[in-house]
Amino acid sequence: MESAHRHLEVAVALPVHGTFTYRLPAGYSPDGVAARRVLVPFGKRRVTGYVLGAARDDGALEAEGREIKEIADVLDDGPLFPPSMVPFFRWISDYYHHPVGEVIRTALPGGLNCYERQVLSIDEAGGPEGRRDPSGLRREVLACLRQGDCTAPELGKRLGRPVPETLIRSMEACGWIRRRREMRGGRTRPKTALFVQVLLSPADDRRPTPARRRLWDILADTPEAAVADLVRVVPSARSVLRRMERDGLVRLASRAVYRDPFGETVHPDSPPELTGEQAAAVDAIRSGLERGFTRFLLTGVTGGGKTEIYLRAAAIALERGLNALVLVPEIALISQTERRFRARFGDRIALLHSGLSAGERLDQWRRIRSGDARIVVGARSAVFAPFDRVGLVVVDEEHDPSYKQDSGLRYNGRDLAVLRAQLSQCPVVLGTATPSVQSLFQAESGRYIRLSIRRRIADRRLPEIEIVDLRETRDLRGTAKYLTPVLLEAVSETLARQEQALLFLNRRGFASYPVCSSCGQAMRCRHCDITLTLHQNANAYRCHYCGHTRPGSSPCPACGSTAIWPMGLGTEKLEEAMGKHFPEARIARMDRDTTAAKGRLVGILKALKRREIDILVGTQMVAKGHDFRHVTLVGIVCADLSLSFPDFRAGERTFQLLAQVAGRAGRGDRPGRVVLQTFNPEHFSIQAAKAQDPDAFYREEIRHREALGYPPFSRMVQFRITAKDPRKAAAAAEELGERCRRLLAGSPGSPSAVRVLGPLEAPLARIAGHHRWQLLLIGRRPGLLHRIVGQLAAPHQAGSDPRGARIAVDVDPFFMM
DNA sequence: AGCACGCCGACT
DNA sequence: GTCGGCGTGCTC
Repeated sequence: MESAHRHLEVAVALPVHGTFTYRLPAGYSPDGVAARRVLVPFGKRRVTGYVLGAARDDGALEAEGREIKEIADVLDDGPLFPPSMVPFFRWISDYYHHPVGEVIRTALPGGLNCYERQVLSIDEAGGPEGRRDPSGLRREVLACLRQGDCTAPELGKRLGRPVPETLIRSMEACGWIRRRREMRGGRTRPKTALFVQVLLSPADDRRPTPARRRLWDILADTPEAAVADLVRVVPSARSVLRRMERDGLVRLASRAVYRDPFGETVHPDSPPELTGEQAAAVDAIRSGLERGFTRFLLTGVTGGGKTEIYLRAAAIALERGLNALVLVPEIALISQTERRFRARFGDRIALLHSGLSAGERLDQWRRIRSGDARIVVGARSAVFAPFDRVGLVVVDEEHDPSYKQDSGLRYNGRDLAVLRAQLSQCPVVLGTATPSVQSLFQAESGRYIRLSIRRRIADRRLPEIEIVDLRETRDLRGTAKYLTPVLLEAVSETLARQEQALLFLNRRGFASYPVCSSCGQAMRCRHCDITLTLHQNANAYRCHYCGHTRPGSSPCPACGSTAIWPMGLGTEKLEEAMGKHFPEARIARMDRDTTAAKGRLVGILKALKRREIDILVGTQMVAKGHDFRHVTLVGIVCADLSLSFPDFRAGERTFQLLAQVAGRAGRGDRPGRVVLQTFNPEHFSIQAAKAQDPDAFYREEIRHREALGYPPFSRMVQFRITAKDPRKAAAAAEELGERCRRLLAGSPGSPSAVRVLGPLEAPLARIAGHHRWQLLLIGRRPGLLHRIVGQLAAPHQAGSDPRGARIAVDVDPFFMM
């Protein structure tokens, strides 16, 4: 029985379902290796694995007569995450039908994974290169290897065609080439810096040169300093200090330091007095902290002071010796929330988001792991922060679609945040001005406690929203369709008052629908089923899905004419048109094109704050959380763009986007005005946005959802089938659909409980040369739905055949296109 | 993911 | 007849 304790459950970092049992080598204690990476023999090679804990099926494998292999190496000195997170990872793996090793790999900071690769080289001992002259491909392989060792795939790339494994093996057998295994990766290391430690005093210095004197001055009040900092004052510090070390005056030592992801410093703030509503919300969360797992939906008008509530709640959790997890949408990080938390909590904050380099990310991870950081502020992946004792989870802007990851492990950060709170038995606060239908439904049914903020700070009034019916100008030509008299008048009044205007248009580029003037064909992407967008600044047509680019001077592919009409309005054209109407105004644009370079987004926001911009034109980027004090006019140029999406959440997303954009107006002490232009003035999403009333939107929307059996009255799972060959995609989709229907027919009770839609060609039938099909499963009982999905997905988990079709599972899908 | 095994067409 | 292509299945 003694050996059974030394059997460990290991998840390998490969797309393989299930976990494996390995034996711990002598010299390690089973408890000591939990949550560390190990190198394990797996099939013919060795791979990275994660130790989940003691093996659960003790003895069963041996009873089967299976060999249990020994762990080859333990790769970490300490745990990468608290072992208490293992159930969290397992749950995610089950729910999203994703291998647990891949789940952990997704959770960990990148750059930690090792893998083994096989390097080929010429076998020098193999004698003369064949009595029979090597022919064809063999000769090419030898010539290539003579230039340097490489792996088989690299060899194929260099020769322009794949080199078959069998050929390599036969050449190996002939003694021409040799194969060796090499470990690669896992190279992101903690950063170290040189520190100087004062041992003696200036009086002991026998050679007080000028440089030394200055160093002594600096070191007078710090017993220890970073050499890099000293070099900035005394350029020769490095060599001078070395000599001082030889004289026994100081000691130089290398120490681990953290790379600093915080751009500028933030000055500490002091907590403001809470309004009555804020205090009530904080009290409710405090009592939640005593009760354990409690879910709060904090809804409140923009400018109502939700962030202050998060700050107070986090402070309470910290006082109790617990940690806090704060999730924010990706874009908001560079703005309010992160700065506010840093101002209040200083270096007890760690930051996790996509803007960090691999090294910075690893350092933040280590700070969380070590307990240096007690609060994590970050985007969706921060839900995996390696905290042991989570006392509070916050999801700001919980409705934001960026919480859903749409590749690899397709998880929803908001949902996992709630799960993490449940597993940690702590409160979770979902905050937003425009709650998701799902969260309001949970609040209605009593699972979430609703906390409402109805009044803005200092009783600032909500902006007035005026609807402009675009049908009245639809027959006008060009931009006149959208630059209505009401909008232009409003902008001109705003400029006259020296205030700022924000124009929102959810489409970037110059012309989104370039049409040939002689044959009437639209310019389409060669690889996708959508029209190209003309980007005038870049003088190029671009595909917004695959990135394909054509010169702006390209002729019509159908008839060769060079006269292309730039139809369709994008932010670039809007910016230009506004420039013509208001030649004196300073106009800027904020979209993915103008903010691609690092720092540009912050630059635009700062310019706006300093009032160096009069009119800002932008996409939904402008909707998110920024506080523009002098913006008193928001123009929503065309509210309908997101309404026509083939997605049951189109209405919800439209309402949220419009209400969020509208909330940008009048955040200072002047009242705001919003001009909302639409072709569907009567639509309830538009009407609810005008009224700034999420509950009114909800009441209408929930009726539709119930009638159609859509979430939250059911759960959805989408299978996405893609292949380069359109027939393969179709065939794989049909086959999957068949299997699905057979499975349902064969399991009692399920045919009626699970609806199958499709397989159908996706609304975007082709992206980047891949043909796309989808199969949608809708079930009222999550358990049953997931059992079916599990059976359906299992054979496809190990698989992306580049020639065949690929099947991806998306649980609770967000993007239905 | 890789690497084995196993089954069908074009060559020494 | 074998060499060499790629579909299926397994890895403690």
